[in-house]
Amino acid sequence: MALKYSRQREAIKEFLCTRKDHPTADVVYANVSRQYPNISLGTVYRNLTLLADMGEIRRLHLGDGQDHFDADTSEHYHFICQKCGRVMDLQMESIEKINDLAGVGFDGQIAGHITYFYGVCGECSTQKQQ
Amino acid sequence: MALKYSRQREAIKEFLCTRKDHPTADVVYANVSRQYPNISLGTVYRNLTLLADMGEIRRLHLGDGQDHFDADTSEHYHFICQKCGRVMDLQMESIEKINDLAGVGFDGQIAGHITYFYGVCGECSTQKQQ
DNA sequence: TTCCTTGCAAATCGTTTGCATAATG
DNA sequence: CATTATGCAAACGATTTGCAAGGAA
Repeated sequence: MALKYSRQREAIKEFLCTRKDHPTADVVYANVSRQYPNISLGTVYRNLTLLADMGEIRRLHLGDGQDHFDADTSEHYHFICQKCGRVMDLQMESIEKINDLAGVGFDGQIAGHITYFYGVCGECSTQKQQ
Repeated sequence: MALKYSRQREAIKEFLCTRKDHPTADVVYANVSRQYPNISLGTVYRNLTLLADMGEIRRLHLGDGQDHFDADTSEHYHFICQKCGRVMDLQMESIEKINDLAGVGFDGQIAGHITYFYGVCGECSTQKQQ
């Protein structure tokens, strides 16, 4: 169960840190493949899962069928553009208090929430529709 | 493109209306199978998708790998118990205003949000741990 | 040398789809 | 009769896993 160093895991983590667009596993694979042409998709998945379990990265279930990964583990929210599919970070004040609102009259413990916002991003909304 | 009646679709919708625990497709299948032993899983999926597209039911992506379905299409929030996996409704005041908070300083249009809460449900938290 | 990690391929799991047949309008 | 819906099985896409070989401690 002790963790051993692996250059592949290192490269995956490093790649994720360079990106703020929350790539999917296959995007990670495509990019890390340039540095390690023999790396396998299985290894990418294994390490993404490992890193997420260790809390070094965050795994996002956005409901689009693929998981997205984010090297930024600080508390923040995401926005998904319904036109281009882009996933972007939001800088917004904390909405932690919605946990309390959810707890009112609820017979159980609210530990947290998952929230993401959707709509049309700035770039897409200034585009002429084709 | 015109919709024709189907007893299977009717049964699926009716079954969903009797449940407030947000069943998955295979649970729907297992139950409707009792009434229509020959119904196929494909038909269940097709009709769940159809009903969701028509807005008669709601499809929930909760990040647990399976989609859940809810006949209650009114605006409300869900709670997922991290111990037993149960999905329950929350009666809480609207938190629509988080859309505005998200929009502050954001260069795009926030159309809405998806939020669900997690924690330990009342039943699980009063249970002695095994 | 121990045991974690890899690459590869096969397996899983949830969901979708093609097709010939059955049911609806 | 025209067309939609069904059952069945095969296809799919994302992710996981078994295994023998490679690499780190």
